[in-house]
Amino acid sequence: MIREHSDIAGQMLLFAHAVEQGSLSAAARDLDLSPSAVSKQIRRLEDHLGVRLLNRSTRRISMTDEGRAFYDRCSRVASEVAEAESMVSAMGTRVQGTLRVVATVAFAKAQLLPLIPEFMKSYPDLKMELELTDRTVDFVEENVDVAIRFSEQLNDPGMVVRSLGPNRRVICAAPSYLSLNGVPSCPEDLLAHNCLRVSTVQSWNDWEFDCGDGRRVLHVGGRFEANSADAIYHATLAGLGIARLSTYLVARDLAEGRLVRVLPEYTHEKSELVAIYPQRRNLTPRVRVFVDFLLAAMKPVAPWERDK
Amino acid sequence: MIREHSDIAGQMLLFAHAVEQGSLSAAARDLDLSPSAVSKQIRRLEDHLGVRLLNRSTRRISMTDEGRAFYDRCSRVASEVAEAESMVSAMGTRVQGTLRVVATVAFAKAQLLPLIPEFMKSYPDLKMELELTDRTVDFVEENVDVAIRFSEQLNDPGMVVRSLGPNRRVICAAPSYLSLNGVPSCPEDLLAHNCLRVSTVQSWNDWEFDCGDGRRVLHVGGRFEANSADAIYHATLAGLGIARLSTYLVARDLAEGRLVRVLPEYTHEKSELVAIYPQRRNLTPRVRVFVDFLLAAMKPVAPWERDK
DNA sequence: TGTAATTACGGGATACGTAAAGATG
DNA sequence: CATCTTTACGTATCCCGTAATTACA
Repeated sequence: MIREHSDIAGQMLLFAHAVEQGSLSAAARDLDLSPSAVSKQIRRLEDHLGVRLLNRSTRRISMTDEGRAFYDRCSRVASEVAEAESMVSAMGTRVQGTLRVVATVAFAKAQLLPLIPEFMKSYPDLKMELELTDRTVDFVEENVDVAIRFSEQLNDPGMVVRSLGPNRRVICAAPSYLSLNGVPSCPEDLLAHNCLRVSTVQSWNDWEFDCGDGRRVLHVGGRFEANSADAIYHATLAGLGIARLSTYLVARDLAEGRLVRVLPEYTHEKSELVAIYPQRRNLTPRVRVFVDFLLAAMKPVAPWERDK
Repeated sequence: MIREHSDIAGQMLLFAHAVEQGSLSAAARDLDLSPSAVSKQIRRLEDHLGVRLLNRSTRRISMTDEGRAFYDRCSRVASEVAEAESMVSAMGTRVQGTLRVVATVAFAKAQLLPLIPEFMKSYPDLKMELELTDRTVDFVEENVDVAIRFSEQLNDPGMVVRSLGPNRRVICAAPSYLSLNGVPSCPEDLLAHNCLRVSTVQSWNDWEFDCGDGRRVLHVGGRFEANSADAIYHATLAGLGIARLSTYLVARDLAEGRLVRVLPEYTHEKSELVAIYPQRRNLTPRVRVFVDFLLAAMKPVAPWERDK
């Protein structure tokens, strides 16, 4: 394949530069090129246009009429190029634009949203779009900057994963439910109960138990299903059934008796809350500062893990 | 010397193209490049700016916020580049702009000016600046397109020389002058006469004679000098002295007795009237059409050589 | 399965620099 | 004489294309 990339734009900038310097040699010095290179580029430009742009003597150059008209355009283009460059470069260093965050509903309501006002106050030029959903999202499709997920949801390579803290899951129910339906005494008892299911992440319905003789996985089910852990949480509070919920959600409810742990002798599962964002060479500052802010808020100990 | 010509302008155009095509591959096809080349160019651009412009999946691309802002500028630049290109290209094919012509005063008045109206009518978009002077001019210094000179004034290489016709020079004076001062009968007699000198071209004051025994050059002088042959012509008509003048100027005056030839038996000198213009790779159409017009008006026989 | 983006790799054309010539103030 | 533009020439550079990989629809 023959290369003949006219490169007209670059030549226009070079031409403008030469005109402004008033000399090909001066332009060459200014641009770290040889005079010969500048001369040839401008010649190529002239040949491409079929128009002579400069009158040369061996001592000076002067523009032809066409050169003058062309120079006006070139100088406009040059300044617009420079402007575009500096504007975008600035965007790459300043915290501005729109930060798109996806978080699980329950986590956002319980932990994230209370932090947002302070964050927003720190970056007055930043806008934020928060999408609350428990399903997995496509970063490029939805142009997402950061997602807050559970570690077990991770499958995508090329992502940076930062831990926000451990997430323990406990099985619990409202006292009202338990008094009506009885208290399970072993994992298998759960099969006879109304276990509340999350529809968005199927693996969340596989409850794992550490029995003395090994690990047991129970695929639970029942007569109620919702598309967010948050909905399940509220359903549980309402006495609808037994659910496996994260401690960051239910710690206080357990402490204050609104919920009761079920099968506490079986070690609860652990996962991790993480912020994930694409591994890319040019990370926007807004992502960086947001993640930094999140980490600072969660470290050294996540809020729901404190005061134990 | 290290090359690192950022070539940002070209990359901006490429980026805009890719965005408009909605795909790097499509842009590559459109521009006769490989997808890999496009991918790499845009990557270089991003690295240079320190900003990610496109989110890529393997199937599609979408702009980041920064990309969108940058694209707006890029597309503006792209259209301005294209506009500048087509504008100047058009200038290079259409007859327009300003044609700068230098001619000798006498020739312009006697031969050139009568032709100009017709020429100007043929090219309504053309402007013309005519400078009348007998001195030699610097083409680049004064941005001259075409000069009309005598062949003996030529010294510059890199010029195209087109003959407009022969120029015979004859020595003549007004009858009034001759009756007062006598008629020279041999070249040396001129030394005692008031020979009118042109100050602009010194060689014009070297009058040459073909005597039977060879060529004789006479450096004439007198008490009057002017900076154009035209002024000398009018001085001669007024009976001020003896001058060497071109036939295109004096043919009618000789025929009608207002002037009389002096020393007619000595062969007059011949030179040539020529149009000269710079030899350059991209000649403007206005120069081409003007010279063509001149040649057509002078050929096959110059007006002052007709009807003999 | 077909297409899109990316990467590695190797080669070749391009566009540079060097050097010399011609020119000008 | 210093400096400017241009040309010729050789070459290193850079950039492209090919091909393979991964990913997505």
